[in-house]
Amino acid sequence: MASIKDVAAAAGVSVATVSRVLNSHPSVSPDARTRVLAAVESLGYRPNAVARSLRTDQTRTLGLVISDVLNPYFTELARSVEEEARALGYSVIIGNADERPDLQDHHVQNLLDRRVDGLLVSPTDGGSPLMLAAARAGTPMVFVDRWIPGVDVPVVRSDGRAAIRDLVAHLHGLGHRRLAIIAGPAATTTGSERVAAFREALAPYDIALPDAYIGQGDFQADSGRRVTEGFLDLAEPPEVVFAADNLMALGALDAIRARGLRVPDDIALAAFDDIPWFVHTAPPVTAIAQPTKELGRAAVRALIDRIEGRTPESVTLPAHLVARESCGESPQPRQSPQSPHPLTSMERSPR
Amino acid sequence: MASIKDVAAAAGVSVATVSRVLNSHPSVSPDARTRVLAAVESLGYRPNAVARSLRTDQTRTLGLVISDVLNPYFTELARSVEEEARALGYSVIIGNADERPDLQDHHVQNLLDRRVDGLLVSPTDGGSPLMLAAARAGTPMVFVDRWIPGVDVPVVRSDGRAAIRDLVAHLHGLGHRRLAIIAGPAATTTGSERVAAFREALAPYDIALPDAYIGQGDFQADSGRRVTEGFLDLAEPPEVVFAADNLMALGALDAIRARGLRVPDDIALAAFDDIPWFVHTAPPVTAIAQPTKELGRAAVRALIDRIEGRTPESVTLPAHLVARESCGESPQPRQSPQSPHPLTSMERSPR
DNA sequence: CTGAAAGCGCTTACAG
DNA sequence: CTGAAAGCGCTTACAG
Repeated sequence: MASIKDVAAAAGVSVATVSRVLNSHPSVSPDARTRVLAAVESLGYRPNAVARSLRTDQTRTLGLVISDVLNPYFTELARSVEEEARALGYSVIIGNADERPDLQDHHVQNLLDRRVDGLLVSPTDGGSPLMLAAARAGTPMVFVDRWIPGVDVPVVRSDGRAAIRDLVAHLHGLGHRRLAIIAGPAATTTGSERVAAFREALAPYDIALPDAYIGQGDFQADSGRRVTEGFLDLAEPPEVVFAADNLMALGALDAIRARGLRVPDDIALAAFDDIPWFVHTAPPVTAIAQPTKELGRAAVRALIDRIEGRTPESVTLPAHLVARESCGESPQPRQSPQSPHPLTSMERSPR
Repeated sequence: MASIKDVAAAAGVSVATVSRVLNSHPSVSPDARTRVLAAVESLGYRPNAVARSLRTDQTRTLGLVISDVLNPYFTELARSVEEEARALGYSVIIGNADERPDLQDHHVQNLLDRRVDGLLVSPTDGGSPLMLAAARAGTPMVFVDRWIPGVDVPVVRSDGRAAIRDLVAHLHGLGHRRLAIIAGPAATTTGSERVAAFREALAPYDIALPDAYIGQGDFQADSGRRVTEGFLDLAEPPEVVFAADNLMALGALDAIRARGLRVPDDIALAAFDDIPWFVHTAPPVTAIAQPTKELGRAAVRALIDRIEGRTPESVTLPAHLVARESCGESPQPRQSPQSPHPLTSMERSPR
């Protein structure tokens, strides 16, 4: 593979001059520029990004550690992140934690070793020492979706509280009184917050959330399956199951179907995170939609602000309820399939 | 951030010795090793992967260029690739082409500039000059899922021919005679092969595949929507639509639902690529399942073989039909939700 | 077993 | 405008 030396030799200039034309440094004679460009062309030369990174101490790369690639929500987030990063001149390397703290740490370490310019992470737990150390050491970092309390890092996320209130009102209006939740890990913010918000939303209706109706999941499908089976085995099973993410909702559907039961007649189902397939399930699933694309964009902008020395603020965008048929009688006209994910307006809150 | 020099100073040895203990070189005295390890520990030192890569001319990184991250098939493939690569000591950087040749080239170039040790690609078109040049220049490369004819690069893919024959038999058995296909881009192998296999499978039944029943899609949801609308507008619409991937099947469902029609009564639907949601759609979708995990694993092994100087063979694994209810009366007992993706035995064919 | 030195491919003050 | 030189953080023959 041709190096800068080869180009310099072919163009009859020094490597310094080659480097200057490659970096559009102004002081290069038109003649030299022309000859360098010709040499670059004929040799098919491409600067070695590894060498450049070593020298400039920047990789123009962002690390993104997501909780689970198989979760369409994170997949959409990752796509949005890459898109925005590319537009701003950065590449992104994705690490999939698969909801495992050890795998998360593996990727954080790997990304740090590769000297990414900054880290976007949606933590799978309450805070690995490694990540805390990185944050303290000044590694540019931004949390997306989930965050770690007490760490001074901007957070870009969606607030589901209002949407969960809307969901509970919807459920109550349909006559449901025994409501259960499949929670994510308590060590994650989204895991504990969604339970808290659910409980708070139930209070005005004088509905309690007994322990038996809080199933401990891990945001993956298997746990949704397992927890739902437990609910169905109860002497008094819940009338509604609210899955704290779409994969656990998938697991719940599996469990319900395996027993030969039907949604919503035998048991109703709602989920956090809306995905295109929810329009086509039997029945269509009532879900809380996040402005995923916007979250990805905002997270990248915040991280790059941080990298480039500015001071980003945290961003919180609202989520909203999309009522379909999985909790009872069709409550609204059929959703247009063209816009299963209507974006809401954006809200910013100071960090 | 501490460098190897800091460690050497702290341990009272030369950087060469530090490097040796870091790379477990045998000739280091126990004493030196102990002191170096202590210094590494206390400084929280981590070798700079960028510098190491520059020096050793290897990054221990694989590039994976997939056609579309939003497609669960590719997402599952990517996960399997990363898993296997990690097990073999490699990292992977994913580039999402979003079915766009220009984006694909952007990522290939980016990955090459970063000096990945090898490239795994599922090409979105018939062959970008860039990729052909890279292959010719000797960049270790392996095609997954889709490939480019005439390029001497191993291919790891699934052969859907037999499964498509099974599908057609299934459809014919249910009484369907007017069969249409939503094809992928003709410039992709999976785009053209699936049409060819479908046509061949129809021949024994004396069923033709008229142009009006071949809709040109691009493997993304919108195109499935558009093509299906076209089919439904026909004077004689097809009785069955076979979508060449799961996203176009999603689009087809959108279009069918938007017209207030029902599957399979008004029109039947089948798809290439099985995904967990197909079990829960209304009705469950008959699909052709690929051994996705195995494909990812085999692709990584082939690429690493190539990188490490061995000579990998192409691998072709069989796909298989999973008949559900979207083409007519339930043809078999309900699938167990525990195993929506049963793996078939593995077949290897010489390259 | 150990260290001094060269060198990977770049960029960038510095001097001219 | 241009080039020689230093240096980024490593690894690895080479000599001892």
